[in-house]
Amino acid sequence: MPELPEVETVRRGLVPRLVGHVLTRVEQRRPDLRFPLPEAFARRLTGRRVTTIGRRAKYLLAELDDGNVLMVHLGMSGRMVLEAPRGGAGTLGEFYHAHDLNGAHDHVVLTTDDGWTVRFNDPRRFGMMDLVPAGGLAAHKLIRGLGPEPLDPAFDAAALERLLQGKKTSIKAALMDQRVVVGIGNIYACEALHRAGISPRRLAGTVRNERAARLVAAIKAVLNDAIAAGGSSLRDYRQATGELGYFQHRFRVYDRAGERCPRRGCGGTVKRLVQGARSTFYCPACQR
DNA sequence: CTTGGGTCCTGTGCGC
DNA sequence: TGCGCACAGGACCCAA
Repeated sequence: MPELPEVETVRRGLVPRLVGHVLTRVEQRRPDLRFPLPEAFARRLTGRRVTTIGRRAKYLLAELDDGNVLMVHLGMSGRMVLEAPRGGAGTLGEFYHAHDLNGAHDHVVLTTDDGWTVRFNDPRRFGMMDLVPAGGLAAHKLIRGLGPEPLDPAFDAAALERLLQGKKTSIKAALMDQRVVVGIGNIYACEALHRAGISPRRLAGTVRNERAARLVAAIKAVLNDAIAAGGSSLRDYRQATGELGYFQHRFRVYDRAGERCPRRGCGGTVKRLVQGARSTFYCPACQR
């Protein structure tokens, strides 16, 4: 799925088209995504003005003028796709083709007062949407219990060390645990660990001192680099504008099993291993 | 409490 | 070409 850099890129793409605009038409094409959509979902959204679009972890949070927040999670395959008003600018079929989309998976389609549409397309349907009062967000089942934002200055070596203290699981699994730190998924966990020179199998609780400092720096660097590149486009992911991110070309280890380790002077070979049913890519020679 | 495994769903790419 | 299987960017839920 979209990890933090992809969700943040989507957020930035949606802001100019949605913030300040009224949702004049809301089409809900199925009763549920990963979870059932809330009662009267489309009716409660229709006529509302979007005031801000924020992000917490991998959740997009669109605040509305009635005090509610539209929560969106993209799951593994979810996309938010912007489409300009049609003015003889081609057929819908051509639009789908150009965006490598299948309209069969457009589950929610929003139209704004200036004629733009945003379609939530999600073949695997691991994504979710909910509508919650702004004041109740912190207590929301899926928000409550989330760890710190990795790009927050408060997330530093001391904070990470504290979060990992006593953890018996692998550092790779801990980084992907949203209760420890949010926004990091399989790709960026692998990439951050490589940059930090830490083995994905290392016990989380043993990441301390200099290692914790290196890991925090690596996490922030890789996430910032990926955001600057518009995220990583593998199969499904695109920016809301339809553009492809290009950070996938900068992966140092992810999906590069058998290739030479890119670290200067290392000379090792990238290996794949399976942890918790997820592929991990790392260099056994320079990650300890 | 923590930890690991199964699970939801569809699409794609690979080996045969 | 076709078929079956492994695997895919997430994270909830439950058993141990």
